This record gives sequence, structure tokens and C-alpha cells, in this order.
Amino acid sequence: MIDPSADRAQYRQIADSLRDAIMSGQLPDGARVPSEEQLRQEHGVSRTTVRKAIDVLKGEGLVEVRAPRGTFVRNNQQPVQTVPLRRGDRVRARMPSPEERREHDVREGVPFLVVTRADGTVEVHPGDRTQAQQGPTGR
Amino acid sequence: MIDPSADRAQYRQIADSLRDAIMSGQLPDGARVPSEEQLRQEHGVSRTTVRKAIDVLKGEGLVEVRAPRGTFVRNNQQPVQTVPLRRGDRVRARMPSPEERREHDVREGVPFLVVTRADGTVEVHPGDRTQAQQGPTGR
Amino acid sequence: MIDPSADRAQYRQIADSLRDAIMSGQLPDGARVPSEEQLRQEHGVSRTTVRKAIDVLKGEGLVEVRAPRGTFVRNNQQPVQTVPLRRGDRVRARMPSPEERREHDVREGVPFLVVTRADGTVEVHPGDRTQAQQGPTGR
Amino acid sequence: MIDPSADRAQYRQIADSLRDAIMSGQLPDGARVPSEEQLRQEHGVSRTTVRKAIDVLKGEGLVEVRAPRGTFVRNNQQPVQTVPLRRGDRVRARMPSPEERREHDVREGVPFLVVTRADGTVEVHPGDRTQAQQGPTGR
DNA sequence: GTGGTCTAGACCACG
DNA sequence: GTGGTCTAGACCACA
Repeated sequence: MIDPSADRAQYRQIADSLRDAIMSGQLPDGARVPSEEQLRQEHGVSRTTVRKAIDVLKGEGLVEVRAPRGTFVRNNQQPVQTVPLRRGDRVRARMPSPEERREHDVREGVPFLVVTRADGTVEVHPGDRTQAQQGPTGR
Repeated sequence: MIDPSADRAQYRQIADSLRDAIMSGQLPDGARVPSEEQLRQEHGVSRTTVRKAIDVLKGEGLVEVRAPRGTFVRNNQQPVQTVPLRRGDRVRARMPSPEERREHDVREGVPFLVVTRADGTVEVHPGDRTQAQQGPTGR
Repeated sequence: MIDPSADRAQYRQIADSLRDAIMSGQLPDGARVPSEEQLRQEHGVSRTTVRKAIDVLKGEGLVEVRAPRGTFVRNNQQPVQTVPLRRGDRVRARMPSPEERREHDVREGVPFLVVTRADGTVEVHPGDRTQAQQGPTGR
Repeated sequence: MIDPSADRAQYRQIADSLRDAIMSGQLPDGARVPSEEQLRQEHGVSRTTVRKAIDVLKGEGLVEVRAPRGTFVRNNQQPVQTVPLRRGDRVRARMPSPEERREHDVREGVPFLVVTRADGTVEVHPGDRTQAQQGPTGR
């Protein structure tokens, strides 16, 4: 239950509750998250508060909004693409800019995997479907 | 200038404007971002709209809010920590949950660098100060 | 062309386009307005949006819906009826209530011409076929 | 009460109910009309239906929407402006185009009072604050 | 003052 | 009925 007097902001409590449901599998991959109106009534808060909770989960890459269909648990698919690493390559993670998100077709809340090759060239890959790995012959 | 008509939501336009200022160095690392009230007056919008713009930049890891001091351009410091990779290790990127953020002391908008070792153990590292590198003798 | 971004709501843009066609005579009095389905495809919007555009034009008295025949440009016929004014008479314009619309057989989007005689009696006349005129011998 | 099975569309029934309240003075000039959400709950319909009812009243010039404050009964103020009529002048009523509404600063649902002078010149006046009258010396 | 949170309401586009 | 955007204003905690 949401406690309006608690230390934790109500929108965070609602986000916590939804996150638990997702993590526990109660809301499985692809499932529909209750509508803003349902959540509003359920927790007795304003729609704005509900939306902030959803924003939190978007920022964590846990849900995906498909207007005007609804909000859905993101398919946390396994990496389907493997980028081979070679000696001296470095790997980092950072958030993309909106422009980069468009270019690489990644959704909000999805970080980039950035590979800087030993020769200085830089590659960015969508973090939700890419893994980097020392190639079979990697050495 | 902000165009209240236009394809792009006003809060996104304001975020674009601030992002440009940061990227161009006009607002250097550590600089104070204008206060919500200043931005509100400058662009002729409501405070709510300004806050959404700031939220966007937080989500991109570009700024950091230090209430009640103000909002500041994040120090996009270089990685100070390097995690060695060995043959068979895999690297991914994803957003942390709030709990993980607390544990590893990372701020909003900062992704995790996740290293899955060849033996199956998993390590997570803050994306804003860690890089993974295949060791010089990588093998 | 309809611009889904833009200051102006799409349904208003479609209404503008049809209004222009009517005003320019491209769609003459009595002509059939393209069907909702045709407009929907032409502008790439939902039928709801098309219907809102038609609603705007109904409110302006420019078109008339004759289900299930179609929607037609209203005959902006010249006033066929002239109400004589005498000294002290006052004339106003206002929208009728639905009941008054029924009584006087006027369609949606047609205002009333209200004549208050010098002796206090009030007459209402359909605005689309009535004009008031001070008699040539006006007195 | 609203009767979903009645001949009359529910949104018209709701509009009727509000119109009665306005006409009877139960909702006096300038009063706040219940919010869409209140009306929705009161009548057990969807918000869309409520909005259509409000649209009807806007079209009749009975209410005025002032976002984001609410919807209010229009001040059906008495005419404050009197246009003198001279011999041979004709008066008509029609709805303005949006452009004309902007120019003359009139709200949705307010018709125009159109005066065609004997010499052929045409004047338009906002119907909610203008009356035409044979001038004192009119003859 | 600063940001943090919340409310109640509005308009829009799509189905 | 769903989400997207926006408004105007409120109270709070912090320093």
C-alpha cells in the first residue's frame, strides 16, 4: 500500500510496487501494465503522480509505452548480437542522446554499449540487444 | 527559441536548448544550470514544463540535481577505473534499479556496465567511471 | 497539406482546408463534401479527427450533414425573407436552443436574428434566410 | 436522469440537463460548470460523452471553456454597444469564420450581426455584445 | 531562494 | 478509454 506520509515519495512507492510485480514475474514480459486511470484509483493519487511513477520505470528500461494502446512490460530479450573484442579494446556504458536514439532505433531507458577499438575508432551499440565478447580467436 | 506550436513538445525543445549549451561547452562541466524559475521566465512556460525538460537531461546523465543548491552539469569525468577482461567474458549495459543505484552509489541516468565472467559470475560497475578492457596480454 | 506537428490541431487544419475549398467556390453551394472515409485516407488521420473537422464546419454553418446521404455545402442562399424594422426596434443575434431550432426548423450552426420591437415584443427569425431592414419609409 | 436506452443520445440528454440548469439560473452567469470528471461520474458515462455534451453548449454560446481553469457559464451580458441603423440598412446574422473570430475577439458559439449599409458597405459586429437600433434621429 | 512533490483540470490524437 | 502535453498553483524541506 501507498503511504502518503511515508518518507518515500508516493510516485516512488508506486514505481516500487510495479517494479516488484515485474521483477517477480507477476507482470511477465509483454504484459500490459494497468492504465494510468486504474493506477490512479487504486492508489488514490492524481494522474500526474501515476505518470511520474511510469516515468521512473521508463527510465529504468522496464516498461515501454505504446500510445494509445497502453503501457507494457518490456521484453527483456537476451542479447541477440555479439560484438567481438580484440586486444586493447575498451568498453564503456553511457546513455544516448535523443539523436543517437533515433539513429540506432533504441527506446528510452536503454543505454549504449560503447566500444573504443585499440586504434581509436569508436562504436556504439544498443545496450538491450548487444553484448561484447572476446571473440573465439580473440587474443 | 521555443515554438509552442511545432512537432516537438516544448519541454523537449527546452531540453534540446540546454543540451546544446552543454555539448558546445557553453555550459561547461560543473556549471550551474539556470534555475527553474529563470528557465520558466526565459521560455514563457510553466514550471512543470521546465521540470520535465530537466528530467530529460537527468535521464541522459547530462545534469545532476543537488537540491537545494541547484542543478549542475555533470562532470563527465573520464573512466578512472578499468576492469580487466579475460577470454570468454561478456559485457553488457543496462540501467540499474534504484536499489542497485544505492548500493553502488550511482546517480540517476547512469547505466551499469555488466561483466559476465566466463565462469558465470556477474559483476556490475557504474557506467560513468568504469571501463572494461581486454588486458594487454588478453587471453 | 496536414502537418501533424504544428500549432494547429490536425482537425482544425482539415477544417481550414475544407473551408478554403468552400469559400473559394471549389466546393460550390450544395456540393457533396468528400466522405469521412475519403478525408481520412487523404489526410492520413483517424476518422475521429475527420469528424471533429466536420463538427467545426457545422458550427460555422458552412456544411450540413444529411445522414445517410452525406455531408453537403450549405446553400448560403440569399435572404428570402425581409423583416421590416420600425423606429425603436432593436436587432440582435444569438444561437438558438435545440428546442428553438426545432420550432423554427433551423439547422445546427445557424444563428437567430432577434428583433425586439419598440413595444417590447420579441421575434426570432432564422439567420440563414432572414434579413431585417429599415423600411424605405422607415419610421 | 440520463437514460441510456432513450431515443435521445446520452450526450444530448446531458447537454439538456446542463442547459436547463443554466436557463433556470441554477447555474448563474459566470458559474463554474462541474468538471468533466464530475459529470462523468454523476451520469455514469465516458468522458468522451461528457465532452460532446459540453461541445453542444459551446456551440450554443452558453458556456465558455477556460483551460486549465474549467468551464464556465458565459456571461450573457446585455448588449453594451448599439449600432445605429439608417434608412435602407439591412441586418443579418451568421456565424464567423475562425479568422473573423480572432479579428473581432469573439468566442466560439457567438454569431455575428452583419449590417449592410444602404450604400453597400458591410459591417460585422460580435453578436454577444452588440445590438442594432434605429438611431434617435433615424428615419 | 532552490528543488521535490502533489493536485485538479484542460486539450490533443488515436481507436 | 488510452497515453501525451501543458497550465496554474499548492505545500514542503533545505540551507
